[in-house]
Amino acid sequence: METVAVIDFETTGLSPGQGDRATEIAAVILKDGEIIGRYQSLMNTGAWVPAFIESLTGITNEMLRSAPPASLVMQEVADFVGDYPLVAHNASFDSKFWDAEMARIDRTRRQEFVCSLLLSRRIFPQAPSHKLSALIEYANLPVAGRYHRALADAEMAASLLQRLAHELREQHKVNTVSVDLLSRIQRAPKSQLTKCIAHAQAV
DNA sequence: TGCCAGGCCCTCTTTAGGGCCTT
Repeated sequence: METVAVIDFETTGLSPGQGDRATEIAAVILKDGEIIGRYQSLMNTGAWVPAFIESLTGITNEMLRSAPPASLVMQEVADFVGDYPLVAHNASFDSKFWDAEMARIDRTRRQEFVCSLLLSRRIFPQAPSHKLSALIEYANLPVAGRYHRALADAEMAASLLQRLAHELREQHKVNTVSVDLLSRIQRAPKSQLTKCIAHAQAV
């Protein structure tokens, strides 16, 4: 698989369209099955963190007061990931925040997002749940740290992606797992996984 | 101090509703 950047946001809520902002970002660079780079930072947007979110993530308003400004952090993380394809667990969530925070610093995403949640639903349809923590347990992958902290979640999403690629190679006899193939699989109707893989292999 | 969204997918569906996921 090509080199990718697996990212994870912690935020004040679910929707940037409703005023929610990022509180923490992490990105890990995954190359040839190894994490070769890590970026992690809290970020101060001035937005208030509700008590429920403080409890969920452990990221408090107090912690964010001394965090670097979001504009600086987003510049750094954008430079860190470059043009590598981005991967996130439930990418529809992280892509919204990525695009919203990038727009605030007048930068535009050029690469696509791959979603490990959608891929898991295709490749591990039998898993009891497709939330990140359940998939880590289901696949016997190491817990990298506290759930709902950006770097731990990004590292676990990266190991899950590796496991999904392994499953494609071993169970579905895929010779080369590419970002393009993953992109096709996550968009394919659930019932047509085998057909989708066969078609991609034949091209 | 603390409200909230939206895409995917299944089914008791398709002129809809609701659970799953993300914080």
